[in-house]
Amino acid sequence: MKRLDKDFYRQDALILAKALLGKVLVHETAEGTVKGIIVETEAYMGAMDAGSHAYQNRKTPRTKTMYEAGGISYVYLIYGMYCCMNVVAFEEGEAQAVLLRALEPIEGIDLMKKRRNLEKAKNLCNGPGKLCMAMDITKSENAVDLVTSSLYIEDAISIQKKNIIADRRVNIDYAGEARDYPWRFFIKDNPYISVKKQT
DNA sequence: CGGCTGATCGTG
DNA sequence: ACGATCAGCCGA
Repeated sequence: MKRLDKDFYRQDALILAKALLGKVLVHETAEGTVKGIIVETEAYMGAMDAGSHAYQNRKTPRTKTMYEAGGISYVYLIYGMYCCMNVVAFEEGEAQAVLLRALEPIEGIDLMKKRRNLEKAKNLCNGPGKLCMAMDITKSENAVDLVTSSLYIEDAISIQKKNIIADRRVNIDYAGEARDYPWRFFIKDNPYISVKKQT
């Protein structure tokens, strides 16, 4: 399968978040290659989004990568011990990104189990921190180019609109009315998503 | 099953 | 201080 190209990433994060569902995240490492189908995402819309690290155009060393042109990763440390991976969207200067929240593991599952110290396939990648552990995505994968590096996304199926559920994003209670925006997307009836229902 | 909590540290 | 989280523990 072919890698997604630059043009695919340079669209609005709300479009990209839905378009990424069904595509395959790949990380080639010395230990082996792991792959998972993207089944759950969240869009973060930059300056106008109170849930985003880039709210009100906040520019810091950490958020710098989000302002780059679409097609690179934005990986950051959360709660002092976990990593989350985003795909930077749209054009340079906009700080839009798509958080990858859950994968359906399809290759390198034994390696994922080893990294997660866990047997159950359903729980290997059903959360943003979990999928980073299983895929060995750390801060050294921050700002890497998804078109040229060993961390990338393969083209695959597109999910039909009727099979995409939109819901509130997870754990952004501080974000005022943005807390309720339906900017979390997941594949209907897929058993590998992180949270079944909000509200 | 659902709710609560401690872990742990870079960021601002 | 606190968080775009997780695992383990508790009680039902």
